[in-house]
Amino acid sequence: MAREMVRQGGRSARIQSEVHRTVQDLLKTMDRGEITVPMIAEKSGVTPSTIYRRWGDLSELLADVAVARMRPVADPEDTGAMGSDLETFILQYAEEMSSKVGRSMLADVLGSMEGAAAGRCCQFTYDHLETLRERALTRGETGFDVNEAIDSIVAPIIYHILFGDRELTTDYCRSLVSRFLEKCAGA
Amino acid sequence: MAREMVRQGGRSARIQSEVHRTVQDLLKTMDRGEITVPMIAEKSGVTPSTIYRRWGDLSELLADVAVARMRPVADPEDTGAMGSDLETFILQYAEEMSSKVGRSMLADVLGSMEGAAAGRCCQFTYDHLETLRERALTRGETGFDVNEAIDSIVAPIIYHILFGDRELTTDYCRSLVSRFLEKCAGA
DNA sequence: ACCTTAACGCAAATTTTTAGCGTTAGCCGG
DNA sequence: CCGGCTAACGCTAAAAATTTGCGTTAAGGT
Repeated sequence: MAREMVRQGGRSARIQSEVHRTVQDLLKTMDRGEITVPMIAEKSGVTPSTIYRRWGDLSELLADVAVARMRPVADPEDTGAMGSDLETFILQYAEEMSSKVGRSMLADVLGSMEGAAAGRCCQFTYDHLETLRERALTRGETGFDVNEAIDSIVAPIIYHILFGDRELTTDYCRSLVSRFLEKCAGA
Repeated sequence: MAREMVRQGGRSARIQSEVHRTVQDLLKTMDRGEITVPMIAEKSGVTPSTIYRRWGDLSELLADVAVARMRPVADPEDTGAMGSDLETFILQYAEEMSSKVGRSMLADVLGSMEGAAAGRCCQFTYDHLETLRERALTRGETGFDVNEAIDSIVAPIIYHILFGDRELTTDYCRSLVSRFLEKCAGA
């Protein structure tokens, strides 16, 4: 009976969605460094203390919102072949992540040490790639190693976005994908 | 005369080093989330307002300290051959970055949007690799492409540290290096 | 319908951050 | 070596954010 009860319906859920929506609205208007908890509280009609008690601090709240935004709503597009599936997905991924909101989400997710926000978020990517792999196998294609795809394609993209050391062009992303596919075929 | 004068000697420099040293001391003792500006101010004997005026906010200060700590004091060790040079450097790099203080520094550096802290920090890595490359060429070895080394070796390591999705074993790092070297030889 | 208690709102207390203003001390030309 | 100029600092008060105590509301189970 007296188990740990995490309420998920009714008022609590409504407040969560109110706050999340407010944060997303604010992120469109202003820079992340200018957003404050009292500001979110007023716009969403929720008391500041509630936000502090529930999320701890601003960075945790932002990370929570970012993870929610990154959570995919659908499987990656099926283009009929593994190569084009992978390229389509990666190009869209790079596009989203390198955008202003994408970089903001990345920073928020990585900025929270508590609650494995980063872990959950990269799990989304893993799952998508796993979906592409299974789809390829179903078609009778050779498939690919998801972990190696992350190392060869995803990791460099994220690295350059985070450190801003290189321009992330479409051609570059495409070359990462094609070189990975060649390596798969060769092995 | 009335040029932008950024004073670098005397009092200003002393305060900077005092604050930096205090932050580093605090980071050994406590978690980053518990450190506050007033706390640093008291321990270092500097007024809070000075810290705020000079660094803006806590995350900028932490990023500044992190970059200073990451700044290498010496060139990577010369082991006599490119392969072992690269492996030695990468293993040490992975060791440092995956440690508690390393992850903390990464988070701090990536958490600051202003002043390209992230850029400067990844430049260190680039320079080290460039040093290894030139050293190899001097020896008469084939050398390697620094950008590709970052994509193939450094990026995956950083990715897994940041997202915590996989254990970063020595064997894994070694395999990244050896596969990169094989790829170089084959091309 | 009732009970238990997680989660909220309110408001006071505390802490952190900002801003005004006078003072100290680098750096420069003479 | 001697001022003059001003970047950078210290101090203090005001503003803003965060924490905390306590009463109230409303999920979820019996």
